[in-house]
Amino acid sequence: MQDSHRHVYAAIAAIPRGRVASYGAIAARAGLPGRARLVGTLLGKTPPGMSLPWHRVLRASGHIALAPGSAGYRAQCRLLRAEGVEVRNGRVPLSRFGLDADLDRELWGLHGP
DNA sequence: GCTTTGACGTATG
DNA sequence: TCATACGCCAAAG
Repeated sequence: MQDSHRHVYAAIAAIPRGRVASYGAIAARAGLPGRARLVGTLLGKTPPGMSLPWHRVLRASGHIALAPGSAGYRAQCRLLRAEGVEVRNGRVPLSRFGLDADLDRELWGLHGP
């Protein structure tokens, strides 16, 4: 297991219940700015048995990244709604459920570089 | 090792 | 809002 992987998993695990974050935000928090794809790659190959709030990770647009109609897609919708996140047409209004810079700082202790 | 793939993001029209 | 183009780069084959 690489360090960078652990940082990514840690960043995902830190997303509070009822909120969501984008792949890019997770990558940045993991010290890998511009590598959103890596986050997706890792999530798709998450070791079985490892519990992560993977469903709280969305595209920057607020859309669910998985293929609409797929099993994973439906699971993600269900899990998000189960914790009070509004999902409409495969999309979550980030204006209300997304982590903004302030909350980011509060949660992850970011006080600047 | 080289090539392809991909749960992404930003810019542009 | 939708589409297309390009950058990104670790994994998988």
